[in-house]
Amino acid sequence: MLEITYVRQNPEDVKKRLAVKHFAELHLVDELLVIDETRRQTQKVLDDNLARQNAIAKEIGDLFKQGKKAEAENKKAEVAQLKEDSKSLEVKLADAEQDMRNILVRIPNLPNPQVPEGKIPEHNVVVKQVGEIPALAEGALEHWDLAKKYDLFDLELGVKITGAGFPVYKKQGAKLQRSLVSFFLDEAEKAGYMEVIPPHMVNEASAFATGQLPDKEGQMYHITVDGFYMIPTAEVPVTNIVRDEILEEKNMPAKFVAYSPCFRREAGSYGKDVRGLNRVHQFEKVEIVQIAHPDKSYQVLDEMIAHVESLLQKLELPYRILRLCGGDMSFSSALTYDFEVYSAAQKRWLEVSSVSNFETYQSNRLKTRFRDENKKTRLVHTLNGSALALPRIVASLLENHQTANGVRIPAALQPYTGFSAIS
RNA sequence: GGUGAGGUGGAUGAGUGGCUGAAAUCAGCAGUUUGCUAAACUGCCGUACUGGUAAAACGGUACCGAGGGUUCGAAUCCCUCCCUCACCGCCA
Repeated sequence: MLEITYVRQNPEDVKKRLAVKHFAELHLVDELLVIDETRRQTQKVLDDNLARQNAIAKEIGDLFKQGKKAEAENKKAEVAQLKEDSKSLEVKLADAEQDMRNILVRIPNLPNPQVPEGKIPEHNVVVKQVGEIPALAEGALEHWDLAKKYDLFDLELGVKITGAGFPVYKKQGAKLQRSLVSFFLDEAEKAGYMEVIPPHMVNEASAFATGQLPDKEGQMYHITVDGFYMIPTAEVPVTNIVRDEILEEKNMPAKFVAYSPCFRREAGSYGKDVRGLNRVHQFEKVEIVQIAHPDKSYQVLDEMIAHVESLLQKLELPYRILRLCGGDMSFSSALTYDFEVYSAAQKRWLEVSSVSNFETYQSNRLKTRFRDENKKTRLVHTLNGSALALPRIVASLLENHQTANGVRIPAALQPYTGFSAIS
């Protein structure tokens, strides 16, 4: 959520920046300000009213103690009307607060000034491209055919057990998953991240705090009997570690890394996008999260980008980094970089990571603050990124590194797999 | 699943109707003392909204798991819900 004080003080800036995101309901900003004004006025009147009531209650107490019963009884009548007024004021205030919240959750985060203009993925800016696009030999296979050839994963089997989009990894394919997870975790640990293994289901409060609810409700698997949600990313449980906390500045940035399976309903996807491992309902991901000082969060973002880059380089995959345009970035992000690897047999770029700075948009919901040098509480900045999501890495790894005799495993990964080639 | 206990500030933990936004202790912060460390002593030490201010100071309101109720007045009494812990059963 945006901070209401900022909106109140900078309404034109807010509108200007929301326009970059192609936010269609700019009128909400003005509505918000009107409601905020009502809210504050109502609160003032109500507070005064309650203050008066408190004062009278005190007087009555004193009068009773002095044995002045009749006077005390008189005062009681005076309170009755005040209480009556308070009731309606309380309703009015609660309504205003509810309305304000309802609007705030519909307004996306403000894009950082670096966010490029644009509406569609084609308008994203390629800031960097690294690595050679491999020229594959005649007869090179796409990863789903390689999987068949080497018996690495089985989608049909997953259909029997669960349904479409739940792969069963086998043999060297299974080992590869485990190796990648370990590799990513170890690299993150070297970069100073603290590993956590979070719950794979979260309660409603957690899902709300990171913004999955209400906007992405349909994308999560919902365990209705218990009111839990299967996590769509470790970002949700991990970021909630600091929910309702006030951090010490000396403990920042807090750096977390977590491996978890991710569960996504992916309603409405189809076609070549879902072929093979391109898009599945359950997948493995290592996620990095940082809780940073507002003045340093963009430095932190750069550091996270460098970390993700180093992973892709060690896996010897050609990649490019996109700075997402206003229209393509997520609701709650202020600045997002997507990482794509080239999948040489499919001849297309696949998104494998998304690294974002949310500034205070998440922390405002999370109520995660720190104490600044003046001992005042301020909202922290939250950032997260995949480092990395496995399926498309596997797809690209298989396709790019395939040879006539098998699939070469990059040197950095071999200590984990224990084999140098899939065959 | 059964039974019992309990949810109070960063922690422990007191508090059965007004003197309690909340004792005490510990931790933390500032200072005094001190060759250093330790110890001792003094003061400070919740959050949110809101008024006020250039910013502070300062003021108001709310919050003792959540929501309702009783009362002039609720952490304290009543109701509903949620959660946690312990023991038993079952399971890994």
